[in-house]
Amino acid sequence: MTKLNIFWHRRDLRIEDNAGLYKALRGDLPVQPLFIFDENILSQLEDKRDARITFIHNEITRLSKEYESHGSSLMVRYGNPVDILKELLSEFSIENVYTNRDYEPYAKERDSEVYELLNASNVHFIGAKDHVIFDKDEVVKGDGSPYLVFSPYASKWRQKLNDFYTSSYPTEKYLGNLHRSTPTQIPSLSDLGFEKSELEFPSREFPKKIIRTYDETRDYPGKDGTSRLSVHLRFGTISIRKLLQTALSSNQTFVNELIWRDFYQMILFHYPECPTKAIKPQYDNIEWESSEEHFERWCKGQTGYPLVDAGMRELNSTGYMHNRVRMVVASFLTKHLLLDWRLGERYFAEKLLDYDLASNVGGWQWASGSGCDAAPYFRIFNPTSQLEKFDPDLKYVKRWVPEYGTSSYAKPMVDHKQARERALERYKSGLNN
DNA sequence: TGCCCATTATA
DNA sequence: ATAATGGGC
Repeated sequence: MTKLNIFWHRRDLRIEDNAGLYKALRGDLPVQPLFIFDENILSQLEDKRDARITFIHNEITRLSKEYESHGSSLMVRYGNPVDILKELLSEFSIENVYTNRDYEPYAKERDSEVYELLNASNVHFIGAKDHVIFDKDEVVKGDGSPYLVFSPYASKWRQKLNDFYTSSYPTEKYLGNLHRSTPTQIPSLSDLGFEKSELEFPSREFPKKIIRTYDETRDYPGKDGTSRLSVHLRFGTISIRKLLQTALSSNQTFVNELIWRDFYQMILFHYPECPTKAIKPQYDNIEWESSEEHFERWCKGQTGYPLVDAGMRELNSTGYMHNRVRMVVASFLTKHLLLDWRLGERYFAEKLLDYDLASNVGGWQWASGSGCDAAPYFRIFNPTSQLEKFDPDLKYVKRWVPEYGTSSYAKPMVDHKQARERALERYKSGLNN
């Protein structure tokens, strides 16, 4: 049997500038690429038209063709990764399995089981950093503990950055080391138990003009002022290093957003409990409301606050929401409605195409006040003045809430002033316990 | 990437 | 009358 190394793609669905793939290709055995549709993840998804599965399926099909054009093939399986790897160990003579690290709690758990399995067969399991610029303990305080405040983290991050960290891995030079294998079958969407989604996916091309003026346009949801690359960062269909190269030479505010992304990945790595527990523990003493009706009105975009409703409707119909509006709807849920941030986090998890556990939990804990470098509890967005500031010509609102301004538009479900006072009071008493 | 409101300045 | 400022939440 031919000896092989495996490269296992997970959230890095590209060949170009792929750190782990590069490492594998520099080894001394032919590299067989692998992707596994993870049954443990897929079985948790309720919507059979989940657009993310269509997205991944499209990208796997593209990636597979790309490997074929280099005389190799992408092996695609469906099941529990540990079981699949067990099967592969008996089918092939595998020396090493390479992959890119994933910092989510489920992924860490899965990978430690995989490690045990491979180790028992004397197969090395070799991880690489690909998803972020700095991971784990690369950017920490002087005493080795993780930063909890963004701005000192960001300044350390910038200090540490050099050409090495922004350089691309030239995988294209080593594609001759791919295993010469024949094309294999890709499971269809229906094999996976899903249907095709008709949602549109943003382009993976860097919108250079938008990135150049990002600091001026990013806050206006009515403008085409953000890169729309988040889904590609989530699934690794673009390289963070290439994007950072572009950002560094064109817009520092955009660079900052990439640092926020590293920051939240780092926080999730060090605080794996943060998806369900407040990072500032006293915030878990706040007594949340429990109105299902209120939650449902928020979900559907029927709160009677046009900017909130526009955001939720954009989310529901496109799988995307402008980030300024994410902050506004999150503030509204946690402050005006006093509903637990975890409800909002879970709803975003269902709906967002670019859903990423680390950034989403980070953002929700920030909005609720419980997180790192968070908005203090008394920072309560006024949804009306946010509208006046950031969508003054109502371009965004008119697009998503066409009935705004007519008698058929919902009356505000809560009074801003009263809701604000109630939130201040409730937060204060929770935090003093 | 906060809002509100009282106070003060300016006219 | 209205804008600027600053402290408190």
